[in-house]
Amino acid sequence: MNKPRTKSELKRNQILDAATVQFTQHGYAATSMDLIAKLAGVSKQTVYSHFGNKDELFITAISYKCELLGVGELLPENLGPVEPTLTLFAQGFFTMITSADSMAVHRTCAAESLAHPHLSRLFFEAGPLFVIDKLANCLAEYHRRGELDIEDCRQAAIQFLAIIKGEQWTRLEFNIEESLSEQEIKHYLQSSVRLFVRGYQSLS
Amino acid sequence: MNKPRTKSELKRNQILDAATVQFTQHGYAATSMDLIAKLAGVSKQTVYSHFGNKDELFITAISYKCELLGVGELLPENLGPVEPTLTLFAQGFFTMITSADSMAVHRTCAAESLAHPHLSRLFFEAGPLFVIDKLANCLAEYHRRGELDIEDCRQAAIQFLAIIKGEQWTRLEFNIEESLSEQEIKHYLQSSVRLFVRGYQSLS
DNA sequence: ACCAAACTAGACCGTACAGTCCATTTTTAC
DNA sequence: GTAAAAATGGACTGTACGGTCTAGTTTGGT
Repeated sequence: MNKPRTKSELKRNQILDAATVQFTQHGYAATSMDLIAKLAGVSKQTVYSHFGNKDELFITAISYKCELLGVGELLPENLGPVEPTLTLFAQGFFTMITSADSMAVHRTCAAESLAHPHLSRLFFEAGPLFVIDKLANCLAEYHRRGELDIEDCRQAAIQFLAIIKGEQWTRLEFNIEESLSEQEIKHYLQSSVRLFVRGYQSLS
Repeated sequence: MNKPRTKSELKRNQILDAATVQFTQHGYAATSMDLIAKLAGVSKQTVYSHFGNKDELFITAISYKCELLGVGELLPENLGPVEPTLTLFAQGFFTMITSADSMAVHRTCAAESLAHPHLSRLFFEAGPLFVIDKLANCLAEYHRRGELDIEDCRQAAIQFLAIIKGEQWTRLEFNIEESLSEQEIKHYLQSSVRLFVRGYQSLS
């Protein structure tokens, strides 16, 4: 959130903050405009003058959050040796997608994907699609170098990312109490990178 | 649904049917008890005498649906050669998890996982966990035969299933208009099985 | 200092919905 | 056939919420 130069903008930001938290935490239906106004320390009318209605506020809030979550620099500019590089990436990616924030937004977008397809598409493009492309490029580079033998890099990227999500992510999605230990996760990620590299290694 | 011997049981089933459809189709919050009663061709009071309140009806309906969706016989008793067998399984599994019904239940359970953790656990166990175990056993058999070299079969099963879900499933989850073509999907599944088999092939 | 724009508190409207009540009718069981 | 159990429908309660309105107050630019 940058530069609230006027008090009005400040309030706008407060509203957006409160809305983002509520919507991602409790979903669309379970979040009331009254509560948002209260939490933002602002009158209800102010909420409505900044954002015309609940839908608009919802879309603005989630879009904003999607931006914030934008996958940062998960892949280095200069790629090192395959396995360690992919392992590092896998760990970063996994940490990101299993973060509380990321899970909350994902959950909300998926839940509202029927009522707000525009929104879920937004998330889909800013998240999955974006990282797929990024990884695909990286894999293409390894292919060029002859370190991996990949026919369809985009497909391979999808496969890689899907494996990394694995079971733990699903556990979080379903809010299952018991999650895997740090140890198990690390082991899983390593094993997964190995599987991927072996599956696509150059036969030469 | 079996043997509605009495008219009362019949009504109960009608209610359950209507509830299941509504809850999976529109989620918990967006489904009203009045509508369920109407669709079931039954008075509201009858709904409440069969199921004490909305929550109870919800849980009963979704549990029932989970049962119905229980992964059937996706894996043959007598395992054939690795790659064709896994390919066939992959196709069956993919078809199942991307079915409208399965998606609807998944969506609803995930959306309600915070408010109804008991329910999402139910789905998680009847679905993902169940099929993971089944596939793990199958992979163990291949390992025993020396056709695959798998250290941790459960992990490998998770990896396999995760890959198969891939991108298309996520597209459906987010209700993205454009989905992959039949052709692309088939190609993806084949490529994925190949990746898996190569990644775990015996080196002997 | 002044004026327009923005904010405030809170009342208010309409609607939707979970859940209850009740007087009447239908179904089931003996 | 009869009495208890279950179902009906529709009225009703209470509540929550999205959204509007109003009358008065604060803020910000000039």
